Amino acid sequence: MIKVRFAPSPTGYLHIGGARTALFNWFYAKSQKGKFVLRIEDTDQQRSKKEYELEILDSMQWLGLDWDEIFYQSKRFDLYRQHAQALLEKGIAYKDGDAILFKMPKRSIKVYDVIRGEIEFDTAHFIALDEQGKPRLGERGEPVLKDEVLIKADGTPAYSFCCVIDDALMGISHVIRGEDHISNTPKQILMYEALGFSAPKFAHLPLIMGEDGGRLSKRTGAVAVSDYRHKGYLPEALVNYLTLLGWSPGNNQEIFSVSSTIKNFSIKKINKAAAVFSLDKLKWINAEYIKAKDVPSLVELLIPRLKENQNRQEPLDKAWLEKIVKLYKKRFPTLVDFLDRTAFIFKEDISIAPELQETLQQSKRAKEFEILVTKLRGIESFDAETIEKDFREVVAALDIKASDLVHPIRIALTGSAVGPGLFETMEVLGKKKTLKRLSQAYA
RNA sequence: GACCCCAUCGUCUAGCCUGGUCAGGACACGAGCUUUUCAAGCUCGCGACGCGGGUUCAAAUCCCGCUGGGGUCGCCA
Repeated sequence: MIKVRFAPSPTGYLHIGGARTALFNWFYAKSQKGKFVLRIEDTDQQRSKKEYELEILDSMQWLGLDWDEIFYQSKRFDLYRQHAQALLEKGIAYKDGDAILFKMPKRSIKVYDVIRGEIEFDTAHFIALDEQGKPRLGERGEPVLKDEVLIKADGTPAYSFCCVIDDALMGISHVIRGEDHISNTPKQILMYEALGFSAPKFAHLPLIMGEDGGRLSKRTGAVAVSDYRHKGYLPEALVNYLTLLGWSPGNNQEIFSVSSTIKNFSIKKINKAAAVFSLDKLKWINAEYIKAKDVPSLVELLIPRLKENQNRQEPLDKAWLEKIVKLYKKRFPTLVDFLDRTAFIFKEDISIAPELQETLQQSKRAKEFEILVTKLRGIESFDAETIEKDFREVVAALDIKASDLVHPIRIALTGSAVGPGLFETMEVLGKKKTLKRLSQAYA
């Protein structure tokens, strides 16, 4: 049976790169009807934090990545020590103070990588360095091979060793991980052999890079999955984008569901080259998902954010919110953008940027605004249709173009020169705020 | 520096395995249409096989070299 694992270390938040590794493992498990194991690599007791672990689990759940089993390496220390002891007894490992080291044999190792094919290493290049970074020479003047730490001097097991034992004992069939682990692979294969385990298949994923071409980092933008969550990206959009970064269904399709990816997924189709993370494309995909989502669901997604933003506890009128969302649906790439663009509706008073204020004042429509206010005040049912009818009447009576009034009004009402249709905007803004802002425009 | 990986539009990619389609799509960008503005939508445009050698009737595709980029060289994971 196919069994894969994602093995994050709880020393930081779930990273975009880690999320994609998890995602590809998960897709492979699902596509092969196999199992997906989550293994928390918390052997470093100093750096591992419970809050990070919870955040990682939370982000995985948010992305929809469910696991069949979960393990904690911190609970398996005895197991690692037993195996180290066995290696000691077999003479393959040796003690160095309180630490146990694996004696590195001098030989070549072939790694078959499912994505890259055969990779050959020679441990003759795994040379120990001295404090100055120079090769350490043995008695006969030749470089000393670097032995691998199994158990550290403080008694805790080292990463490579735990990883090998766990993958073997948990029955992991495929190790799918980042390309940064390629050079760990030969050492681990040596350990599988020493322990008498058969090695799993390996697949090394290309790395994700920042827009500057370097490693994805905070400098280039948000790196934590939770950052994207807070910024109002939808999990399905992030999953879609991350999948597209290094994998493609091959039919020119860019927007695809999780279920179709599961159906078409294949490790062999994963790209070899590193990919640059593009926020523009993520935004576009997110906008596509928002446009495809039904209005009531979007409202449900938006309500907690609106409450938090407005600091209000009373229930919001859903029918009203649906009208607003409908109006803005094609105009907000993220949920936060929605909040920004519609803030003028929820706020009691708005501030107008100096340059727009100037535009407004220069249009000199005080008299027309007053006439319109009088006209609109008489409307009983303040809906777009009625507003437009009355507005057209006023414009006709004044013998001016509709646009002469539309533009200054939009600025006065919304604080912005751009936005959806004016009459719909007035309807969702409501009669009270509309009349108030129109009256105060030239005050 | 040593070892390893990689290389198609600015970016993500299809095509490469099994040589022969004007090298296809998407984001971004530019132009137009539509429109009270913006967005959305539609149409059009810009734009790539890193370089050099082979192999072949024919190379993005196979081979070699170079260059460039990335990764690893922790008692971190």
